[in-house]
Amino acid sequence: MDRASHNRTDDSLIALRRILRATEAFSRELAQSAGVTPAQLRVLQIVEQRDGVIPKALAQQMRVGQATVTSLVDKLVAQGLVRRQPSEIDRRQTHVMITDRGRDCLRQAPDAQQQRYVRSFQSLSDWEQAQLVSSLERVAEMLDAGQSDASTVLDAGRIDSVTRDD
Amino acid sequence: MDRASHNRTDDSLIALRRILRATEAFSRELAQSAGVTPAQLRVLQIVEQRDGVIPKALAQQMRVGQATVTSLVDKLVAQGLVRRQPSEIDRRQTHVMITDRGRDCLRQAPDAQQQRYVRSFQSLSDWEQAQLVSSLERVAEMLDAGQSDASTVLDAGRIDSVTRDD
DNA sequence: CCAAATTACTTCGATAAGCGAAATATATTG
DNA sequence: CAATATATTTCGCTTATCGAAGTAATTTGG
Repeated sequence: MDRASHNRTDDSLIALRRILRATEAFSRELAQSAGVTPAQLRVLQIVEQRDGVIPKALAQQMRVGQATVTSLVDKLVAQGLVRRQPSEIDRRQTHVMITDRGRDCLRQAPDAQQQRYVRSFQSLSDWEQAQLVSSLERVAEMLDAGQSDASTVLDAGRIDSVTRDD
Repeated sequence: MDRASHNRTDDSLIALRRILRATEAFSRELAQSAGVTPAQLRVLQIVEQRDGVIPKALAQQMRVGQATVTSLVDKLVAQGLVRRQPSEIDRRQTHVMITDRGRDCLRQAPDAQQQRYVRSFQSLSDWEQAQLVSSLERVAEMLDAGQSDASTVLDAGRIDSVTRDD
């Protein structure tokens, strides 16, 4: 009866796990090649898109505590990739701004595996790509339905700059 | 020209990130509800399937160093979820065996989000499921092609016990 | 306009995962 | 048997993350 659906559920979970593992590994490589750790890179990416973002927003978007953000930003500051600037309007707030070095760091980072993946992906036919994207989005929805809290604010944050070449 | 493929690549990466985040979150919930951390849970799952597995194999399968495995196993032992048994044949080796408590722990764990996902998945039509699985597998392949080292040995390790009910 | 409550952030102290190098014990080989 | 190789653990260190307490600034109620 649902023999088929049964196995397929497992199959999908297994594929998901493979994706997970690969992505984790990639995340590390990526970060390492950029001289920052994965978590730091995430911060850097967000800061690039939303320059001047405040720690609270970072924490919500990343779904971690503010204490965590503080320590991540500390490290990026130490490397000169971002800087803190106290807000003029509300001085409890701090804006985190990306520096030129930070931008450089991002521009050179997204290679390694991501490139490999991007190449594979782009070698697919048009309809295959469309198919894949729609499947992935579907799965993403199924997975994160029901934990729509902070993520609604911002969602996945661009990962471009990999495919930007024009 | 590749305007379309361009955006779709980004889209696929974004979806991937969503999947990642959701899975991480799920992993935590799951683990928490089981009283173990995600990494510990992974060990426990592997040990259940390959009872008596040796640390080296665990390390390869999980793609972490043996030192890491040692510390994870230490914690599981401390909670009485697995035990170590020195090998009779090669006394350099240690077999890690799951205990009854360990099994209980696993049996009660896989709920939370996974169930939510499973439900969604199973509510899809047959061809949709097939489509999804094939897409996921494709992406997984694209991602982990080129890092075929340890993973070949074992691949994703069953995640059943969620869908097993017959 | 001040005291109290709220808010934003940082500091502090913990825990967990992870690594690499050194240490230990046991095989295996020549 | 000595030398080498292997399996695991121990040790010291880094990062990520948390929660609680602390600090500074804003908002609110009187």
